[in-house]
Amino acid sequence: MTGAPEPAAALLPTEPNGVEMVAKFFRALGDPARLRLLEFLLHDEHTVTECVAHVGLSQGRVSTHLACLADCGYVQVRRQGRFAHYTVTDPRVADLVLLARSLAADNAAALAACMRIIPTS
Amino acid sequence: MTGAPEPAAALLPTEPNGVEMVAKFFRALGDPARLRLLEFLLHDEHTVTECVAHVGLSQGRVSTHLACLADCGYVQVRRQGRFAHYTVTDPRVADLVLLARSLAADNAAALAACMRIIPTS
DNA sequence: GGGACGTATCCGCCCTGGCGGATACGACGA
DNA sequence: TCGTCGTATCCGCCAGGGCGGATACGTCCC
Repeated sequence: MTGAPEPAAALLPTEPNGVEMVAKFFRALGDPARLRLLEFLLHDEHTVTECVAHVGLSQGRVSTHLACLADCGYVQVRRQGRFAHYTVTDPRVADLVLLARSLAADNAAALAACMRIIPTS
Repeated sequence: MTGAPEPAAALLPTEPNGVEMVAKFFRALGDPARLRLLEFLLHDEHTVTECVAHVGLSQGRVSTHLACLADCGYVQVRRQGRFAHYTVTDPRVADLVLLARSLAADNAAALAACMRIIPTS
């Protein structure tokens, strides 16, 4: 497959390599906890502790989830003293979620019946 | 579904329950193989065998992935004799992928560095 | 009718990654 | 300066789920 000297590509997400990056990107939203957090931050800015209260997970877990969302570019952090405020700033994130909701809603039945990807909890 | 009154709610993915459904929906695209298949079918209609040739996986695996994508409403099947032709018909699917690519591209560096979700091998 | 072909499903194997609890690290307030 | 609070990271534990290979099922050609 790699017979060529590999020019300067491998950066464009359209590239074969990009597929794996985009998949990783989607996977970040493939977890109920992270998605719940993202939607929570979609409305307002919140600290880690507030997020812990919102979803019912351990502080450590929530912190990791938030860091993950930040790494993927879904949310931004604003450090203030010993607090960390997370928010969604890119409007495209909301678009993505809305579009997904729209599609998911139209296939709710089949989606719920799909056993090939874990029976929703 | 259950014959109950079922007002008008329970359909909106905004509901707490909806979150898990949407997460499941996203998770379907969180696998490189499935995402590659989806993008392949985004352009044209293809049979399972053609898909097997495109991604390098076993026939059984590809068949399962396609069934999964179909269950989630991303692709449709057209049975013709002993062949199964898969395609993407809903234009929103392309929108979703493009939007994700756009966001992923803008965070390529951070995304690639994110170790909290598997280093895309 | 029999064999070849195209799909779908099943079955272990094994690694990804989510979870809680413990712990480390700063930043405040007394 | 010390104790407390808010975050981040580390560590086993365990189940979700992707993989290939075998196998079952249905269709088409000879």
